[in-house]
Amino acid sequence: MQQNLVLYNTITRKKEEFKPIHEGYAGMYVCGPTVYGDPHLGHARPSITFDILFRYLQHIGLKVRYVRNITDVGHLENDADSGEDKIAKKARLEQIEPMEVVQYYTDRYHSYMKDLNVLPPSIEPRASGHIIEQIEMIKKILENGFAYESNGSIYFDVPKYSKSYDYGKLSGRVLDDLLSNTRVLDGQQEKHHPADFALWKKAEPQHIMRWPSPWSDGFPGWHLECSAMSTKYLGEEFDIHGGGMDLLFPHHECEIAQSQAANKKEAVHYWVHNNLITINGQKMGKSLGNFITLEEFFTGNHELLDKSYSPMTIRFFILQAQYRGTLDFSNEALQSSEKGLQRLMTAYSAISKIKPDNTAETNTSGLAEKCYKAMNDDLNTPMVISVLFETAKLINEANNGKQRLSETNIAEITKLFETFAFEIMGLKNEEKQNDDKGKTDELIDMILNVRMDVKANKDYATADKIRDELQKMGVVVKDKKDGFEWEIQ
RNA sequence: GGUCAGUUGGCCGAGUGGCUAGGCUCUGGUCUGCAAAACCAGCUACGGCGGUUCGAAUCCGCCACUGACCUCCA
Repeated sequence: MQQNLVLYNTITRKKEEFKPIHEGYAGMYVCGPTVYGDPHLGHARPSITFDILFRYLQHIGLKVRYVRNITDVGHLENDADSGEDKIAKKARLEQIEPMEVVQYYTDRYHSYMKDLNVLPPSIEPRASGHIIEQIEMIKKILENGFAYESNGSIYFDVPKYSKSYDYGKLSGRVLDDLLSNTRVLDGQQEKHHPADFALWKKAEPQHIMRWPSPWSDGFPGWHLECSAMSTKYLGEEFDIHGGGMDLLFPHHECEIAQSQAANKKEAVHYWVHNNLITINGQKMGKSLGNFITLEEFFTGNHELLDKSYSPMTIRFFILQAQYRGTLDFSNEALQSSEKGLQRLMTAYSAISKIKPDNTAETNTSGLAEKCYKAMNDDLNTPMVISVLFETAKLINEANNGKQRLSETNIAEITKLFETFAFEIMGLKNEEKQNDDKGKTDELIDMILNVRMDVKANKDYATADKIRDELQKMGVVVKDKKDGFEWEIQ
């Protein structure tokens, strides 16, 4: 099936049809987490956004190599290059090895991603495992004359690069403006120009994360890992580079410059950036301290949360907004998502109850077309969801006798849910069950059967008591015409 | 200050120049011993002012406001 996917390319500021470099294949690199803290709602957005892209590219028949890095070195804590490595600082505070911190948070990140039904990437490289590649890249940049050594550190020569290439083309920045707007930072005297950035930084004696290099014992600059690892696993030119909008400058701008300076090629064909999640209209971010971790969402253990929210609620909430728009967090919005998702899932399970009527002339084939059209238009998941709701309505109407659906209709509807809700959008039915489920089911059924007998004798006091007690244990009873249904909340 | 987004009904969020996305809330109803759940129905919004057009939320201009980036951040 041929689908023409159109993606918004940040660098051209236009929607462009996606044409892979190698027909039938797609290479995608996405900036992953810096593992020095628990992932928060903001981290869930790019993970889910690019999970959708990953899933969709595969769905339309491409073989995808998806690389998402783990940043475990190189991000400096404070004022640019003189700052201390974030992970080193955290490690010192907690009196453990830096790699222990990295391992701990990496494991937790993986666990939360799994909860969110985010597929693991094809390759998940760590910066610390690619020091050699980064040193080699620095050498190439030095050879090509776009970097210089200063007191054991290597800096990228932005003014020189600007003479041959357009530094700032991704973020729309002009070098002269950068000059006038750059803060005076410690260690700035090592640089020839304020806009220059570190490729390799000599370690101060107190730094515990350090590696040998031709220039000094130190650590790689903050932007280099992505350039080095994307080149290694996807080649000097590849299809898609993704990440959050806040990485546009300086991170991605620097990546472009580094790759260009090292390989003399424009590395990335499509730049895709997800927008941020806001809280009270403001960015949810670490520096602002206004973030809520995924664990807090899942447990409800945060003062701003009215209740806990399941992973699928979070996923659905994120998918209800197009990835390039901001998305404002609120309890109301999340509860709305929770109910909406439940409604879709209820409708999906009600498909099996429809009695087929093969004289029906309802047209359901257009629904999938609408979904494909929406997905092809820069991953318009809110539109896909609205089609699913439309379908849910159809299902319910069929079960209420207001609509007739043929076997073909039912097959198409079933496939629609399976393809778009589950396969592409990665939603799943969250059933709270455990290993003893079978026994629990039997017990609850037994109790409720007793309640039916009591009700038949019009002993409503006892019937209500049973229902109330079950309710307290989290079992919601729903009386039906000829019996009952229940679910565990 | 520079760069870039955005401003849609009570809330969240799509959107094509003309055919009222969708969800949640709310109200009414079906069902029910009652209730809950489920389902059905109703609720016609597009920041302000101009302009283009037979017609604009959708195109253009101006203004106002909000946010992001310019320092680590998804």
